[in-house]
Amino acid sequence: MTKPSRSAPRAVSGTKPAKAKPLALGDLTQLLGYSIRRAQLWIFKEFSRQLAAFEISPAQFSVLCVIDANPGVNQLAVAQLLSIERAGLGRLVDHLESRGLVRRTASAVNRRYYVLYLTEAGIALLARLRPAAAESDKALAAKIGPRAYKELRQALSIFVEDA
Amino acid sequence: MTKPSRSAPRAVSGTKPAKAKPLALGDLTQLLGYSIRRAQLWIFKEFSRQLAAFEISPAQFSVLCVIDANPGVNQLAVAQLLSIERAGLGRLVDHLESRGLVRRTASAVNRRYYVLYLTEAGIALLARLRPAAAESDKALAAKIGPRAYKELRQALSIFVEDA
DNA sequence: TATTGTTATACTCTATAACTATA
DNA sequence: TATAGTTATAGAGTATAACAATA
Repeated sequence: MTKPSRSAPRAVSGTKPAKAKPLALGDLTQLLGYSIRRAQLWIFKEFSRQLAAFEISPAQFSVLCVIDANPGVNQLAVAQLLSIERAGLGRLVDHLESRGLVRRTASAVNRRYYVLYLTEAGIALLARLRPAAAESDKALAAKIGPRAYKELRQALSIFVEDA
Repeated sequence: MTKPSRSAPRAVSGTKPAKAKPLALGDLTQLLGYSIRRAQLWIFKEFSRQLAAFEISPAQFSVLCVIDANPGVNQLAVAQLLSIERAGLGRLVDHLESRGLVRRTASAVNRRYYVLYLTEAGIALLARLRPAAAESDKALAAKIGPRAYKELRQALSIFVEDA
């Protein structure tokens, strides 16, 4: 596809966007799924802004949290808990290990297992990430209002509990 | 990184996952942002399941909806309305055009503009997509309950209105 | 000089299958 | 035979910059 050609036929619209022609989202406004999608994009942007200095993605943060809450957990369990493919999680842990945040140890009991711990550096970093993550969630609460925040927390908890 | 080696030192855990050691998400359960992320993943999966027969992604569906609601809209306006990069939207429209769902016409007024319309096939397909999309949103309503559904619709509408 | 759209590139995610080593 | 982890691969989405055509 190249640029619009001179042989343009009977097209009428596309004139001045400055005019009073507000665009409509159509059926999308009726779908909660679309609102949640847009909310999620906003949240990731806000999260990344808050944690930009640490170079930690939302997914990396979630893995650090789970290892912190379950010292000695194995990779597959983390992947299932977070609904991440185990192959993808392996690479994610690779990266965290190369940054010295996570320690991978072979299980003494079952040698198919890796056993994951946070390093001292990982624990220290997570201590700094936590308030930043809480800040980004506060920004979300400010955006939607405290009552809606509480309602949503309760309504959407089922998506993380049946993991 | 290879497999755990024989020289595994003093690792203790990672034994029998069948035992009663429920994994914890840690701080993640406190973050609404994480719940919304998980909810959004669930929704995309459900949407893809409902619309599998049509081979239409959520993003493609959203573009069809916007063109339908705004015949003669130009690409940049669609991109801004949906918060998609214009380069990415160009490829997306390429695909819809190659499937005969969207017609690209050069604007007679401003030749920098493309002017987008649904073709007859596009209109016909969208008529079949709409109930399927509504179905997937109903599945979401069933999952979280009708009251929460209404509350969320209102609380999250701000993310689509200030587009 | 600014704007619409395209192209190219790169990077991240995701999904899948095949492979190993262990059980 | 099944499981934990890795590797390789391909596809989608995203972000960026550079470019042509037009205003």
